Amino acid sequence: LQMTTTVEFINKLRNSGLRPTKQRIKICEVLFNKDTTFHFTINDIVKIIETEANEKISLATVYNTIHAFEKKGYLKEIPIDSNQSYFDTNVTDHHHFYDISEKKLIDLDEVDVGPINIQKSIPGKKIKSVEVLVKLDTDNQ
Amino acid sequence: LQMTTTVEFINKLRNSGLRPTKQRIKICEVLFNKDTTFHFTINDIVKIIETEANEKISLATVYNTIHAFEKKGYLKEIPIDSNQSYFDTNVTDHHHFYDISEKKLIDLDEVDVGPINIQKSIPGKKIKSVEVLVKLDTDNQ
DNA sequence: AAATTATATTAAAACCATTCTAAACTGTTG
DNA sequence: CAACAGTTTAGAATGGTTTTAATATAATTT
Repeated sequence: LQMTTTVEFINKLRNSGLRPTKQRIKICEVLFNKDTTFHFTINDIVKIIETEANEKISLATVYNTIHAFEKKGYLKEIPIDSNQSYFDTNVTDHHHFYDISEKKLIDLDEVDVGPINIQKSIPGKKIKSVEVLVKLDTDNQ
Repeated sequence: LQMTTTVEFINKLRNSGLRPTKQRIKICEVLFNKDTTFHFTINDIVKIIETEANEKISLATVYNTIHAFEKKGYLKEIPIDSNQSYFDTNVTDHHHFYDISEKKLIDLDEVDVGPINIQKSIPGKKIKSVEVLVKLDTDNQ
């Protein structure tokens, strides 16, 4: 069970050039005080803070903070063609299932996909990431 | 130079259970009367019709038609984390490079990626699509 | 510790892609 | 041609995201 103290979050924020405000520390606790990584939307975070912690937080603050964390590399946005943005606390290279009907993301280990070797290259460009999105549909058979 | 006559579009539409209206034929001409496939947004199509053809078309009609074509398998939506939907007239199984700095999509043949076998399955769900997104960065070496 | 400055939070408004609505219109069929 | 079902349309509604500008808070200076 990974436990990070408030002091550690404060230091990490400060070292990243982000002022350790009450709201940012709260978001850190929601995002990083877990032993598993997970996927979320902005609204998920607002709900968790307002219901579980019973605290009020502005939607704009959550947007600002999540984007700041993404910029610093503490979060990743997951590309799905959906009307809302999905984020992942797992910032390592990995893949995803996307359940279309339930609108839910499921992690897909690199082992379950196998190695992918891109045989084409673009001059002057280097590969930054290779991500597989497997879309799932209800099996009506 | 691939040329498809209006009559052929009318037949294709009718065979797909879509009435060949003036608007749908126009959209067909914009999308499929080319010898190369391409990527586009809804707004791109509206602009092409209104500027190049100098005709008026309702935004809702373009949405309806593009979605109808997608449902019939004549178009594909491309998953990128963006605030708007990107579509592709290349409906064969293929993948994409995404040039981060230039915000541009480049086709990637299935041959250049190789076969991908997903070793994991979710009960009651079937795989609808497997898409690879390769993000490119400027090579500063 | 107070004053000052820079940065962050907030509610509300604005924004913008997309979807919905309901009335007018058009293609199809008998 | 009449009747029907499907389509287009402008404008309104929706919903996620961003902006605004006033207030609040953290950091820095005195």
